[in-house]
Amino acid sequence: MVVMTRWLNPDEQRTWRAYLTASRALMDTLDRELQRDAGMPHAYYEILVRLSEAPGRQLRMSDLAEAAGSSRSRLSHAVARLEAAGWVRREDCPTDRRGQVAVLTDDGFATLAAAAPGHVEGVRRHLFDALSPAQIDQLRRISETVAEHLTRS
Amino acid sequence: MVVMTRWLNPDEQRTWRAYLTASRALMDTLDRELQRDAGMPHAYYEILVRLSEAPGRQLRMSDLAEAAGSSRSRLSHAVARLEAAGWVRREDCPTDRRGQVAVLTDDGFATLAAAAPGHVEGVRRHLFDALSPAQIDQLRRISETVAEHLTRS
DNA sequence: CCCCGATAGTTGAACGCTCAACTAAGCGGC
DNA sequence: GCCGCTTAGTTGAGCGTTCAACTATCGGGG
Repeated sequence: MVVMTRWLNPDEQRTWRAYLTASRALMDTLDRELQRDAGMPHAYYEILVRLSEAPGRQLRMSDLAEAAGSSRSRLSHAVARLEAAGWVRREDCPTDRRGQVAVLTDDGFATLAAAAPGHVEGVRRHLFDALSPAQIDQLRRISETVAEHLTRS
Repeated sequence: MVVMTRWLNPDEQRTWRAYLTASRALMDTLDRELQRDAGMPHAYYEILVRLSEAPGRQLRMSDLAEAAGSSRSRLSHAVARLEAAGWVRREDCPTDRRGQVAVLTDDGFATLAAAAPGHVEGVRRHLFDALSPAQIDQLRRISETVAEHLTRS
């Protein structure tokens, strides 16, 4: 039997297009600012943030990948770059000989601390300054719902 | 004078993280599905969609870049690929000798028509099925506001 | 104790995007 | 009619991501 496509109705269509436009423009802008001001793409910034928040400023590669919403491969390449920049150091995991631990260096922490104010300001200016408190709450609920939904399917 | 960073409050922090997680996971998923089922990334799909909706299924490169939310350079590279795949054809613009017109080929249209149902189904399953009608409306307003805000700054 | 499937992580190639530099052509003022 | 600024579009290098293939280790069942 032929399953009919459940096409988007006009409301959904408009929402989807607006979402695509906005999220692409937002991330492009933030990425460009971060690249210009801190010399790193947003994905790398996020890796440094997650490491900085972890106990001992270190995480197993897999946990870091999970935290940063990254594939293992992507993280592996990224950490290689961050290591070359002197911002991250790799160590053998003491409890699992397969494992590697990524450690944020002092240099990495300092770089992150220097980049953070500008980036946060960008997030505020480009996103939160445009939204009412109610909309911020709506966006949080929507995002949490979608994220939850995606991991379940 | 030192300008104090306007850090994110806990609500904003949570919203921002949820948004990052959800939008990354959503786009990654749709991109992977489209690559698997139609052999093209989402950015290329969108270019074909815009062309298919234009009168004569053709657009000036600049207009296409604008419509697809792409830089000129990105579009130039993308159209080169789409042309190699036989989905798009370049023609000289009759009214501006600097100009190029991207034309969707019949092959491109057929490919798009074959890819669309699966992709729309994905958008519905991964996004709209998780949201209430009210949330869809909220997401539209938020997205339109942010997009508007970004183009003004 | 030894398989064997699962898990941890890396690697290289192919591909897409960004950035800056470039060519070519339009256009306004003198 | 020509100069200079702007606009249209392309190009190549460098970087980040993806995908599949690979090595190494873990850990449970026989």
